[in-house]
Amino acid sequence: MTRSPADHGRPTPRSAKPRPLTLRDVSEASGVSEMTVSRVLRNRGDVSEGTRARVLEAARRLGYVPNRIAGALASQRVNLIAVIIPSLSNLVFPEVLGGISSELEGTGLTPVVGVTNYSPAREEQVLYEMLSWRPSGVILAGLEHTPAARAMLLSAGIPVVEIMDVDGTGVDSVVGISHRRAGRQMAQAIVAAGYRRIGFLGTKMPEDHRSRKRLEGFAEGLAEAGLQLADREFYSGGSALKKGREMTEAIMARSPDLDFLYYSNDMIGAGGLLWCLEAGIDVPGRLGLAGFNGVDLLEGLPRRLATMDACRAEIGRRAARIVGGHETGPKVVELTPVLQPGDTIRPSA
Amino acid sequence: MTRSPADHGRPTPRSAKPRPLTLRDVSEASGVSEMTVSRVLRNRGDVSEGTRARVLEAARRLGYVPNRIAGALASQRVNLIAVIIPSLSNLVFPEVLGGISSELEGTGLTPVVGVTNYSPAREEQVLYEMLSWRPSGVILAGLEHTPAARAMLLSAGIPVVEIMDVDGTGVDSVVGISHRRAGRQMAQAIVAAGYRRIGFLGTKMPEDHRSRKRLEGFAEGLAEAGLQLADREFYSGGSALKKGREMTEAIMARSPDLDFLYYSNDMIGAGGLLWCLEAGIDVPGRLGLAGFNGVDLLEGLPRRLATMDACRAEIGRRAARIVGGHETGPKVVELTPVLQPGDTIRPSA
DNA sequence: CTGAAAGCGCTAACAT
DNA sequence: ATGTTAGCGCTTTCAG
Repeated sequence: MTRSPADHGRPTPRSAKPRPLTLRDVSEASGVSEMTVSRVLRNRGDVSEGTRARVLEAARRLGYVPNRIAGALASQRVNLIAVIIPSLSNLVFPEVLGGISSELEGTGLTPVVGVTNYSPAREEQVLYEMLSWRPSGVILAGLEHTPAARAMLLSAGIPVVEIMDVDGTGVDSVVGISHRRAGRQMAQAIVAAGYRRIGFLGTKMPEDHRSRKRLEGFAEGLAEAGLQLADREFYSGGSALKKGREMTEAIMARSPDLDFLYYSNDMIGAGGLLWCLEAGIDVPGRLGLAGFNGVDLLEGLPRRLATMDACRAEIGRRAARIVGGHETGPKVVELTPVLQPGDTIRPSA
Repeated sequence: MTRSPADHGRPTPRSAKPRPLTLRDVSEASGVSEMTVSRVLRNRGDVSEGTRARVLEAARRLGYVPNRIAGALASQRVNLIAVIIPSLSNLVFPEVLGGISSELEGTGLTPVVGVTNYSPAREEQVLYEMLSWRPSGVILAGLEHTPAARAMLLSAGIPVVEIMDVDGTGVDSVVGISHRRAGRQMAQAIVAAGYRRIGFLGTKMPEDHRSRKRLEGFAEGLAEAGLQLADREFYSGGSALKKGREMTEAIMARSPDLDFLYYSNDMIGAGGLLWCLEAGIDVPGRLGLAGFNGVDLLEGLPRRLATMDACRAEIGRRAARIVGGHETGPKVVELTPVLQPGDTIRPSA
């Protein structure tokens, strides 16, 4: 690429942009046909040690990086798994990703991540983008999607695994937990421990269906015992730990007779716990607390917050196994979260 | 695709795998040539309103999703930016990603993320994978790479932006802060506040060069005042908050006369802070504390840990701007982290 | 404003 | 064990 006179005023070009190398270059440099070079580079078919060595040497020397775009087009095969999640700052999703990656390791499949920020429209858009690269599978969070997104998933002709949640109807395979059941189970444990005036603190995100389902299940669990939520408080945005403090202070100021607070996630629960301890509130005697997720962070708190493990890494692993084509089992895999009472629920009466 | 007799024994196929639709299908359905359909779908060139409408209608009705693999091969253009980072569970990197995404929004470029787990070999491998998709730019963390990785970056013929760290020599553009300077600055602030017996607590990760550089700068800063580190403690893996507690307890048991603890990140610093408060230690009178990063989490703690903002989102935004081809400025952009004294350094004497 | 032809860089399928 | 041929589905280029 020669520089035109117009180039004069411009800053130095980022780099001389040489035409990227092709198989042909390696072929010429090694004196082996393109086809055989291709075979060597992909470890496919029988190639004699001699030619293999010559080809690899030439490829290395030239710094050849194969063009997968061409390869994928020719072979009609793409080693990519689209993974679509609501957020990366939630800590939960990186853990799921970890599970997916570890399981995909060595299968030749590579996860590619897209983030929706809990917006269904954005999810649709991200899905469209990713499908346009013709991945060999899709893993996405939740069962709620726009009609167009569902349609795309149905007609994509590839394995689809919806994760995190089993309360609803999936497109293809589903791996997750029942958040409704988790909420109910927590309610039962709380009631069994003798708490009666119970408040809920959570996010104000209409699109966080899992949090919503937990709350619904929780309310059902209370209803079974003839109880109902005594008060509730919602937030959005900001430092979750700080919000947890503020909300806890607010709800306790408004309803001082509450004897239990159920948080929609561990982070705000941790904030609430810190506030209670500072305020000199007897936890779990005077006031019980519980969160959800079972995040690592909890281990470092002054007291262990009661929580429920969401099986994050395991969900990722199972989903990866299914999308990779192994695992011929049922279409719906329901994992069972375990209640971790910690130190913030008093022992059952 | 008809089912062969061999299909009998297999579980129901995941889905009837229809040949994905092509431009030709849309062309036939709309009675418009492939070429014009292509133009409509890409908003390129002039197309009459009538044909445009007919094409869009047909595409929508069929559920056509373009094949970017073919498109990219034909146009020699890929709208992808490779982003390579060490970890997703660090909280720091999702924030950088946020900056990158927000800046790329609307430019037609899409970030694609690869994770190295702080392994140079893995980084090389991920880079190779990503370059094989011929992205139009690369953003990657740090200045330290394997020789092969450097070579690939140099010959890729695309913009390369190395982020987070400016202490060293980059391949192309660099956006970050000087961790060495950050460490030194913190040391100076601590010394100015009158602390003299200073300990360091950090990760045991040989490949975390930024943490290492901070420590080096910190030691230099102390040396300028005729001081040196009185003790140090390292960890790896596990819940950072908990590790912070444990390490703090350990180092204070071993060196009870320490009057300041410098942590390599806020998370372990927060753990240390919680431990100190519980242990009834006067912070910052008897013992001062400081971390690094300026994470959101700190806002919810009982006391605000002293820290230094690492300019994470800004780094992401600047890097994205450069890799996108805007910003013709200098090759190295050094951002300036700001010391946030919080409540854990006593006022300077 | 619309269409026809050529080919992007690679691999499947078939020779040899 | 190695080479040849014919596309993959799209976009570029040039012609109407």
